[in-house]
Amino acid sequence: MIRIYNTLSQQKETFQPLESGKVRMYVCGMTVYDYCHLGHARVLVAFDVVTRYLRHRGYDVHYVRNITDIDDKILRRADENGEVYTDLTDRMIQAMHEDEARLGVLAPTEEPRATAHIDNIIAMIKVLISKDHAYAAENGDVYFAVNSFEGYGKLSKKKLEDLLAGARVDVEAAKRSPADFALWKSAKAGEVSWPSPWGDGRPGWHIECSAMSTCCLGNTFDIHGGGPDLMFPHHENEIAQSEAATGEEFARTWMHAGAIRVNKEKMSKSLGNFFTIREILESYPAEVVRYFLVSSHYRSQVDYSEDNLAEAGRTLTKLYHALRGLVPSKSVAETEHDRRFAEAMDDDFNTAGAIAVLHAVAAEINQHRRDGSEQVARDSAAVLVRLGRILGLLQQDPEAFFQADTGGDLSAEDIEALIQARADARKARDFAGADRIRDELAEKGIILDDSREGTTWRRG
RNA sequence: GGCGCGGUGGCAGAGUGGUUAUGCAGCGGACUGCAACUCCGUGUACGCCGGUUCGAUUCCGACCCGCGCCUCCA
Repeated sequence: MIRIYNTLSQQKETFQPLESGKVRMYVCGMTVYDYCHLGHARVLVAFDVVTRYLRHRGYDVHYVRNITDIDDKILRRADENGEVYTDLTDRMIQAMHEDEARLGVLAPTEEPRATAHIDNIIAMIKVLISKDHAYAAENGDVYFAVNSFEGYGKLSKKKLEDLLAGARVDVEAAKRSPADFALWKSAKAGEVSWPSPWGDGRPGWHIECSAMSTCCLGNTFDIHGGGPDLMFPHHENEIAQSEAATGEEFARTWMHAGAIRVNKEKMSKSLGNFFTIREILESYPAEVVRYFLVSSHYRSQVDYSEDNLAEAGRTLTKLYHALRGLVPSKSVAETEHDRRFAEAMDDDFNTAGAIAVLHAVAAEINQHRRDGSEQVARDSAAVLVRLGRILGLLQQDPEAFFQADTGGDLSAEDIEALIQARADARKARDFAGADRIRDELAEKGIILDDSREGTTWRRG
């Protein structure tokens, strides 16, 4: 029995998909005008883990994550760059796919693009107008009439009058109410546009998600996810549009990831303190970044700092050490560890609790190896790799993890040669000479591990 | 101002009405030529004040502090 925290009800609920054995999930993806940052990585990894676990539990997961490839920010950026906006979006989409792959994020089942769904968007707007939930204004824009939808605010727990009192909403003369939002934006001369019954223009931000999600998954689906700052207004507006248009319940469970902070300050575009994924991957192995993200609960706020990443690196290194030089058994029956792992994950995807199980398995492997029970250790190793896969961790060959080229000035061959020289010195009981070589390597970030079978090395 | 979330040992981070989270770091020991790795051992942790209870870090209430959203942002 899986329990998931639902933002709508503000509590954990037993997960019961609409159709037995199937899960339909939609997650708001990227607006592709810039490289993905750590906040995107968090959402990507969080829902990747959700997908992997649900599949592990036997569900057929239909995971849809959209790409917003038309929007004001995209047009502005393309204009600044002096390029056609599709060149910008093509480039950013490719970069996003590279970043995802490096972080071990599996591709979603479907990745619809807004520009490929203009017809659906227009159709939905037509329905909304016909049901008096939307109106075409004199300036050529079409707005959603917030007052026409009774449940407005049910996700973010906001009251319409409070929103209006806030008065930070754009005062746009053409709107009937300041809280109304654009479904269709009329194009200014020379802007990219699509023809519509209300004149040439482009879709508003929120409507594309309503159109794409219901198109790919049906009027009602199981899970809708996204970043923490999308809850309002984006998700609130999606609910209003979709339920007003279809007259049916939209997403049943709403999941929101926690925010990323940088040195105790919120990471955001406006503060300018954001790190792109590729920037971070210059300093840390991708799997370490993933481990860092997965080591705390997806809903909690995490603080990105050098100390925290370094600690994640040390911890992951320890897990890989347990696997080093060991060939996992082919197939191993379910163990108590699997049961405890599932127990943690069943409880709203408690990855921190699940990782504690990984450490227990690693300790068991090390104990068996010490006892010389190689076969039992191999069985445990199989369990560790099996559980790690559900979190998207520990799937590399340990040596590949330890020796990944991080741009140091020593090649693997150089290192092997020095290790041989040190072995010779040790054999001749020239320990001072041997230690000199080890120190020299240590200065370049190479750590040696001696064992009965010989010496292995890693980049530390 | 409105709405929401949170305060756990040196740090990171789960969880629970009464017996171990886990990891990193530290300390002691084993192993080692010495280290590293690993193993064994090691820490009167639950913001403050009341209440409920035989018993609360865990439930309830007040308070203090931090954070997020309310505007484009994952």
